Amino acid sequence: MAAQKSAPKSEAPAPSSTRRSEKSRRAIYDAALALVVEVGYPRTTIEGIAARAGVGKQTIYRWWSSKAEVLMEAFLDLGEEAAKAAGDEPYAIPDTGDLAADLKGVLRATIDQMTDPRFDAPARALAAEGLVNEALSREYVAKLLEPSLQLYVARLRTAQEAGDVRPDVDPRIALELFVSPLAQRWLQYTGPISYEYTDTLVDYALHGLAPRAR
Amino acid sequence: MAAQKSAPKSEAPAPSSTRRSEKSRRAIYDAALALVVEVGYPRTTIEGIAARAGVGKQTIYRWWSSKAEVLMEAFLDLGEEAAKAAGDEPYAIPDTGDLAADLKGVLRATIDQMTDPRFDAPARALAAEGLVNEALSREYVAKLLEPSLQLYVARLRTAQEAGDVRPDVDPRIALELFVSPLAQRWLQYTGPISYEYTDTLVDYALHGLAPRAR
Amino acid sequence: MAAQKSAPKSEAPAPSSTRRSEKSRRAIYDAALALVVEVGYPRTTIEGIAARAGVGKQTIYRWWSSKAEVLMEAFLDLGEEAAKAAGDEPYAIPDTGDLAADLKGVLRATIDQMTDPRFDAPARALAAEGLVNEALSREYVAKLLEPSLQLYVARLRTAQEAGDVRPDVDPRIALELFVSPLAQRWLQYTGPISYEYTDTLVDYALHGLAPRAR
Amino acid sequence: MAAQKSAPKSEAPAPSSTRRSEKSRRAIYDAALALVVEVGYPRTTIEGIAARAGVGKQTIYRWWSSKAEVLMEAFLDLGEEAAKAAGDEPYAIPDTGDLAADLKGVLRATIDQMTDPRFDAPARALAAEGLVNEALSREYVAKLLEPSLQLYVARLRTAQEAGDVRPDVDPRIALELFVSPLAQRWLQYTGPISYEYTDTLVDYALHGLAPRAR
DNA sequence: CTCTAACCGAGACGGTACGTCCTGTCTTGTG
DNA sequence: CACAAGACAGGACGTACCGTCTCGGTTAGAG
Repeated sequence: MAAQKSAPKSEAPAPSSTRRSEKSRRAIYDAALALVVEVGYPRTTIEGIAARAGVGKQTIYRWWSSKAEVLMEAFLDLGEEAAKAAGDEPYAIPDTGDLAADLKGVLRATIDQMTDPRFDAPARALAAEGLVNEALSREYVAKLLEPSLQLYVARLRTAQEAGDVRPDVDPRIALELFVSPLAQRWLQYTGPISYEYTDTLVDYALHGLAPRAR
Repeated sequence: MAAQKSAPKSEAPAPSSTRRSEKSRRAIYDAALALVVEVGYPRTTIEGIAARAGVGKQTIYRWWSSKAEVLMEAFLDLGEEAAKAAGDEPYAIPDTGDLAADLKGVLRATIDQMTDPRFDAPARALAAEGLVNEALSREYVAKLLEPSLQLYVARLRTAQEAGDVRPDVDPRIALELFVSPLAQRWLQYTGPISYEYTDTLVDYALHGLAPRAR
Repeated sequence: MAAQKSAPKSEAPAPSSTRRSEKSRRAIYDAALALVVEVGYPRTTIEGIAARAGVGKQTIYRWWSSKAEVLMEAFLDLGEEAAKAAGDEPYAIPDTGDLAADLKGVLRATIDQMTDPRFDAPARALAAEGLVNEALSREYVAKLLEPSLQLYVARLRTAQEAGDVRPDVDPRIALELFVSPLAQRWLQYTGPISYEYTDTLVDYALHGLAPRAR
Repeated sequence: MAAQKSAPKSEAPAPSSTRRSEKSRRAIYDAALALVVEVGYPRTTIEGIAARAGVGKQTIYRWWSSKAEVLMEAFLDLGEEAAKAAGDEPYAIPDTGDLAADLKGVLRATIDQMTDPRFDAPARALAAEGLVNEALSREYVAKLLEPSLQLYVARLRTAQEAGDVRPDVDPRIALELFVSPLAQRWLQYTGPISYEYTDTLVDYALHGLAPRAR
């Protein structure tokens, strides 16, 4: 027999197939998200997901390598579904010409999202797993976090062109001044979260802590 | 209203005793910290800690309620020991009169600490557990994080008195402008960490993103 | 009252399955019997059986509810295997026409068996457990003891037909006159066991303690 | 090195002392007996006895080597107390001249005793432990069983003198013909126990199974 | 329009760790 | 110095999941 049968083979998770059951995939996503919300991430088990989804354990292990992977895909899928439902539009930060107001508005919307357990529970779970699993974290950042942050980058660049932000400022760093504090308060319970708080962050970030020169 | 005498205190872990074995406690701390560094938090088990410490499992369960609690106390103790060894002094941020330089210095030292696996591994583990366990997180924040942050508060207040920070700025929020971004990059691998990066954070925070008025 | 169709049967052990591993079952039997012989019943643990059999603990708990149950089935199986090997025949007490001789012969063989640790150890263990666990004891009696005793019943009935035993005697009680004393000496160490002793029992039982009328 | 300090020393259980607390000893007996009746022998633990007796565990370990030893002494003590209360008399089998009647009466009384859980539970427990622990069993037999059996020996000897039992019969063996069957039915649940049953045993034993010669 | 390989639900399997219970030893303070 | 109290190292308990492995039964898509 000549050359080896099939070339690519890739040791990646998927045995690749068109015969994959769409119904099972959806049931697994739903079960995983529901369990994380209902019983919490540590008590969410692969066996539990399989049972709730009415699926064999092997069907999970065939397509994913860990419960974190399952949850990640389920959460990504959730986001896509939500975007599809919302009509796809708000894939950008509004630009009314008033940078401060635009940023405050987006941050307020972010707070609202953090309050919804359907978002909060899986997002925290993935973040928690990521703290201790760098590979997963990088996937999380690349697929979920960074795309959102790039919206801020875009808006800040526009602001630079408009002269509202100093041209020497690196937007990718700049956005962290107001995004990271909110993220930390949210994830680590380091302080209360409110519209007033995020408004203040934007003001401090834009105008600085030091007094303006006379 | 008269002052209440003494709070009933925590109901939980300690059966209270002077007969507690100091030797075992230390062995447990050492084992827990070593295991987290060597095999990672998820593979650190109570059974493993007990075995490594040469201790019965019950001795752990008698005094703590979870591996996270053990690690928390071990990590706190580690900090105290380190402080004791260091001679207790550097419990404040230096004040050379140059606020920017002082902050940059402390942040650089923080980066160095984040690089040390003996600090990084348990700190991440506790943060990860906290993401998903609010009570633990609040303890973590109260005992470990907030005290450190208060050092920044103190330094910023001094700066306000010196006229280097606007008087209407809330220092507790202000410090987040440069501390939270670093924390997020560290914990979530959202970007590279370097002295240059933290220096930039301080500059942006102090002077703001917006151009200075003429 | 009409006859009920079929009893609901035992509710307990088996999740019922054809997928059960025959290899594991045998390994568990072997391990249980070996451990009881080697280290004694109280020091035989389910954990030990599992380890020795190269089996997960759950595989034992899935099919049995206690180490006594395991040992019971292992011991029953041992008997069946032995019977299979022996060619099935000696499922009856010999009938040479001489009742006394036949009984003495069987009792001597019983003594030999009691001397073999492979029989003695598990049999004692089951008896001991049964003393304190009526349900188990009844199972032990029904499956192991009573079938053996019925062989005596059969032989005594034949003897009654031959006129060697009074017709008004209840064979089920009669057999106890010589079987129970041996059992008690064996199990409780209440006296020495010898061929002479069992011969004497048979003689006393057949002819009585009282002097024969002239 | 001079001569060893104290001579006798005996590795036996008791450190020997007059300072021993009588109150504790009684409380331990009471607790042990009560627990065996209430929760059964296997669930009776030394810790449980100590707690119920209001006694430190060490006080038990100081004077006994196992829960079986404790129970043995407690049970012996129970017998002595009962005898003391009953006025000490019935330390012999009655002799009315009618051997059969006397034996039947004693066996009926024995049945009554076996029915009382305060006797049944500890007696079974000790028997069970003895099956698997020869040393304990020998102690049990020597201190509890054999003394009772010797009463039968005495009565049978009297009967031999009176011509009611053949002179060549060994009374120690003879008594087993009716005592052991009852014991086995009691301990192993091999059959129902009734006055009629024991009466039958006595008749069979005295007159034999074989037909009387013509 | 079969045939057959992959996926599917189900769940037994060898394992690991859990958190609890008890053992027998030890230590601490009281009477 | 016996005692109550109870911490300690150790080890078994019975349970819950892990990730792997059959076992039929569907269910395509290649022949």
